Amino acid sequence: MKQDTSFDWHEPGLTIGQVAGRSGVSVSAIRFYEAQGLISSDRTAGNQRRYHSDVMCRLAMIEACQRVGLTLAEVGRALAALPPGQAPTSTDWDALAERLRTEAQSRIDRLNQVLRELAPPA
Amino acid sequence: MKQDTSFDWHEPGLTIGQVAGRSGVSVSAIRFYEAQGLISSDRTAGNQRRYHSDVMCRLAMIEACQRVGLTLAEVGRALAALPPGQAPTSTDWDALAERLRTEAQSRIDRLNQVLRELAPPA
DNA sequence: CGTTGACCTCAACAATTGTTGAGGTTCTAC
DNA sequence: GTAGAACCTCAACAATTGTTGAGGTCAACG
Repeated sequence: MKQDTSFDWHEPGLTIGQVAGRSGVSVSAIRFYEAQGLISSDRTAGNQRRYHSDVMCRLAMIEACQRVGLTLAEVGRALAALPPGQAPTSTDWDALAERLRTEAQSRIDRLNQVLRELAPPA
Repeated sequence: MKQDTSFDWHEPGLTIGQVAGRSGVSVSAIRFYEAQGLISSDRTAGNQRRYHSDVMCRLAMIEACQRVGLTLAEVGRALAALPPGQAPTSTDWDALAERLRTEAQSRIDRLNQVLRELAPPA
């Protein structure tokens, strides 16, 4: 029987409040991101969310991406490249990071180009 | 549909439609930016807007800044450093460009830092 | 002049990115 | 076994960044 690489039943998972406390992202924003499909959670028997620790990476990335002008929809499309439901591997993260770095750099390059072309009228 | 490039730079005055056509920014967006104080115009006796050519630089900058995550309010504060009502000098533009470059770069640095710290959940 | 397209103002709507509150449930600690 | 904190859903509101439309004006060509 192949040992599937997921899920430790001994690990209770982080509550939404714990995630908010650790990440600095508000509870309402976390729920919103989840509704938009940027992050996901398991539910307890009582319907409460329980997060795995990769959510912390995702939240940090979401914030940083927003700061460089990506919309949540764009971040969502990028994150969709990550394997759903499973803990992303180092390789997964690296590929994603590379894409985001490239996108952000192209935006700043464009800004620099515009600023270089700036000249007083006449 | 009249005056092509008339020689008269004594009363320059681009119409809002001409500015939109040349810049690719919509008429409604131009009016909106003006209402927010990012750009300004003279008015004809009949209350129509007439723009000086520095508006083209401002519009290009606004778009590029937005792409790297600055809000209109932030762009507006930056532009406020430019002399109001007068054609900005080369020095004015340079100082502004430097500030915006610095801000944008700090954002991309932050993103890169986050991406570097990204790791699969242990 | 008169027509016509570009312009004006103002208000309503819309997408994005959340926050706040009401009303109800779950979890934990005593 | 119960009090209270933390959680749940859903809806309403809010700021930002515009677009669209109604109703009216301006200007240039013929």
